[in-house]
Amino acid sequence: MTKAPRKRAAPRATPRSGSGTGSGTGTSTGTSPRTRRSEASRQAILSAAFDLVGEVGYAKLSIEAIAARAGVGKQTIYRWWPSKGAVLFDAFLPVTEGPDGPRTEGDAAPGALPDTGDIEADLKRVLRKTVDELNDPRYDGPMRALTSEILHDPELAATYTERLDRPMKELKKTRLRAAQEAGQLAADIDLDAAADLVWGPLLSRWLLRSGPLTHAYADQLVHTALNGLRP
Amino acid sequence: MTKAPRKRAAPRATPRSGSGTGSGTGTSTGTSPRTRRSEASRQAILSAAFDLVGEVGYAKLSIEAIAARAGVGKQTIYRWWPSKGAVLFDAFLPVTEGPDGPRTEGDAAPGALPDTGDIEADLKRVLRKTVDELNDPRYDGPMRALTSEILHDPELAATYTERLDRPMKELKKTRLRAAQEAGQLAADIDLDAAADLVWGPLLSRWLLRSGPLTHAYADQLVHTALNGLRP
Amino acid sequence: MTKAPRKRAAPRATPRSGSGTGSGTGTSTGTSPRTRRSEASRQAILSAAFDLVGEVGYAKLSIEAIAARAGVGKQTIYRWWPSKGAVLFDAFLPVTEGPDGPRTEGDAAPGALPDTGDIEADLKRVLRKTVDELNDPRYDGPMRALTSEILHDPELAATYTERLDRPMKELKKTRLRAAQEAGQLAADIDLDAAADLVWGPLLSRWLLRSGPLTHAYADQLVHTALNGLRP
Amino acid sequence: MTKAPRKRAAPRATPRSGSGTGSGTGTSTGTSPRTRRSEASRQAILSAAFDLVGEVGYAKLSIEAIAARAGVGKQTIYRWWPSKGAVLFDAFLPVTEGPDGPRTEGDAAPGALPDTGDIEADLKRVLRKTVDELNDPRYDGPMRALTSEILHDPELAATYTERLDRPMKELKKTRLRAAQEAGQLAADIDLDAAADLVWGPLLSRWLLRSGPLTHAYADQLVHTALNGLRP
DNA sequence: GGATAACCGAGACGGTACGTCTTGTCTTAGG
DNA sequence: CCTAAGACAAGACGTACCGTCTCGGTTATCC
Repeated sequence: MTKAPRKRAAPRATPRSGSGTGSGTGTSTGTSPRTRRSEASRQAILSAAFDLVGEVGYAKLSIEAIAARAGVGKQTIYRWWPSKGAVLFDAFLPVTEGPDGPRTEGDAAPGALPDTGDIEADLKRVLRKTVDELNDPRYDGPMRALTSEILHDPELAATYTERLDRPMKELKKTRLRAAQEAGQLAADIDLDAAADLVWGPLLSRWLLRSGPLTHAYADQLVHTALNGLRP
Repeated sequence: MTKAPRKRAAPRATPRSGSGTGSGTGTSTGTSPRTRRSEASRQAILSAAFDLVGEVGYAKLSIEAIAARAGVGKQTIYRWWPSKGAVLFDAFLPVTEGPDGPRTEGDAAPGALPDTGDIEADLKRVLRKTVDELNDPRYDGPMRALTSEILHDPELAATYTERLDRPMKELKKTRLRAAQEAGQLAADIDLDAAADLVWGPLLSRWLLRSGPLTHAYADQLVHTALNGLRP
Repeated sequence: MTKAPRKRAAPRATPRSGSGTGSGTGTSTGTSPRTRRSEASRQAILSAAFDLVGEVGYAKLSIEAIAARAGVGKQTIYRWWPSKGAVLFDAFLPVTEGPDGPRTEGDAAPGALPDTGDIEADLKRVLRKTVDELNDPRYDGPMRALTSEILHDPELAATYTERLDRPMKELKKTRLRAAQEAGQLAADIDLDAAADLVWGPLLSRWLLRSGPLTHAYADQLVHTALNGLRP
Repeated sequence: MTKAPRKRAAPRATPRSGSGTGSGTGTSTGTSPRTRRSEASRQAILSAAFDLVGEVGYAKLSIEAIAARAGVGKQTIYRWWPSKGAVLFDAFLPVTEGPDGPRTEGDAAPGALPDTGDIEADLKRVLRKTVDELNDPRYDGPMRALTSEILHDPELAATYTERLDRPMKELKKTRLRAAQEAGQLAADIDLDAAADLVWGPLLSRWLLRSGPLTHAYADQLVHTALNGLRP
């Protein structure tokens, strides 16, 4: 009868924060005691999860399969992650923000969106890139899996928003603010709404497959968003 | 031993048809008196599925539970629907287009969107209504469930697009076209992109919970979409 | 919901007894209404049942499979037979008593066991023949199937005893009686027990596979039974 | 809710061993103390199986019911036994050879058949006892169930022969040999055939219900077997 | 010769059980 | 005390059959 759910947000642990319980031994020999979590196992799990979700899809992804593929006991997964979605989420991090920074939804660097001074051109460039990524099965599968989990798990959604979506949006808003300051965008618009206006339709179309995701569509979207629907 | 997946697409009536088809929604074309499918069972299954998905969520929804709740053998479900998602889809039809026509995503009648002559006011009214619906747990739960299934099942996505999304979009485009002809919208804009521009951001925000869904947001969205981002 | 069991002994139907339900009309015109049972279906069912039990064994034999193989509706089976065992039983009759009389357990003709005047030789001959039959997969499978059913169904057991076992035993006793009258057997022995003594061990060994069924064993059995265990 | 029997029961076998082996009955070969099989579950399953087969009969006995009654997951049964018959077989062992030795088919002790010096009297006594047991519904049901399974499963039959039938037969032969040495039986008879001659007819009659199982019949059988059919 | 009634094939129905799979917890050994 | 391994209770999966219950569609007597 599946006892207590024991919810936890996507956990971190590992050396970087010393979050865990493991101070224990105390007889500090000069070397930090750190946690006893096995980084090798963690990596193996994350990588197995990421591979598997691409191979069999999210629905057929099982914790058992991840454990088996990673050569790890199931408990080692349950010990550190509260849900399949949380594992997946962590598995995606190296992909999206990886060792070399954020990488998804259309920018090339850990840093800012491109700024050539021409906001329309820049947005088109970024959206085209996003379109390409969303059309790439290598990203499409896992991303759908993550999105699916987010759909059902508000807590995970919050983490996602905080950890991935908000930083991304900040980058977008930074570029839009620059355009605004350059007089290319109206001074009174809300940048949040503006970013939504540009990326929202793309995301919807991708998720629901309500139409083809093409460069032409990206261009059209940018154009229409910039100029508005009025004459 | 659950062997091969045995995929099949299209057809109509008769057992094991494509995903969203089993119902026929009463559009009796005078067709052959085929099939002795029990309408009572069909209704019971659909209604049980709809209720349950609201109670326990999609992930915990089981065919067994639907069958039990509906007082029906499991086989009667498997006989007529290929997947949980297909059942759910049919279960939603009565809600969204029901006996008295489409009902979701912001219009009051089987018919058109409101047209007072003021496109901005009308769109705001419609989007506010949509916002209310998406905030209503009565719709939020099942809709997320369906969306989740659509996310992973391109075939179901196609059915959804065809049966629900496209008709809805036609209504939206009809209203926009009227506005266009009244000179309230630019003559050269693509109505598809226009509709996406207005509803896409709302949908994204709802799905990913990337921000609060309020009337204010609806108003802002409409305003920004109409006037564009440029000065 | 498995309603009422509605027990019936192995049915016969067809003109001879008018066993079925068909009396109905009651306006007896003097002429018997008879049944309208399809003899073709009956034969097809019996033959399908016999074939199938040999192919898949008794445990995996299903009424549905019989009906499908026979090209017959399930109801046609349920209408005329109360159980799988009953079908099987009828299916065996043509084999064992067939159009040309009883045939099992070691006699060559509808009639009597061989009588050359030498009871020991005759019994050995008959038992060797029985051994051959029991070793023949063509008989072994179906016979085990029938026996299994008899094991669990006292009513079927009674029918079996009455219809197959008793006639057979009469033949055996007839031969033994002849030997008794010829002075080859003691005058005071009970012929029933005598028949059991000879055939019982063979049957047990066959059913439980407690040892090899060979001609040598048959010979030994006859010899020991005739001479007894005492010095 | 089998809480905390954290006993360390003597280890047993490994998963999915041969049919009748799960018990091991302590014939430890010095092998590694492998497997952490739960002895409590094993006992609960065996006892539930034995009870249920007596209550509902073999045909209606289901693994699910056994699991439910035993408070055990189905997999725990499938993990350790290959078939319903194998479970039943193990369930019978405690009855027939139990903690205090073999007990079935007519002897009172783990040890030998009674030996008063009078072989006829002793055999009659033993057979009468067997008759009583076979007439006792407490044994009749389960035994028929086991026999039925043996009928169809040669492998189980082999196990049965090896584990139950052969030891029993040895006891019988031991008593017969004693009689032979005492000059009460002929020196040249085969003891195997002799044992078959005495017990075989009884077994046949019981299985096929071809006649009443009475003390008189037991006596008659012994008498006829001893003295033979000849004058 | 038309009515009528039982039989027939077909197969949907509410169910039970199957044997497999996965979940999340718990136990055992080893480092 | 973490780990790999894996047994365990629980229960859903999708399939196979059960025995019952309509459906139309033949027959095949009866009036």
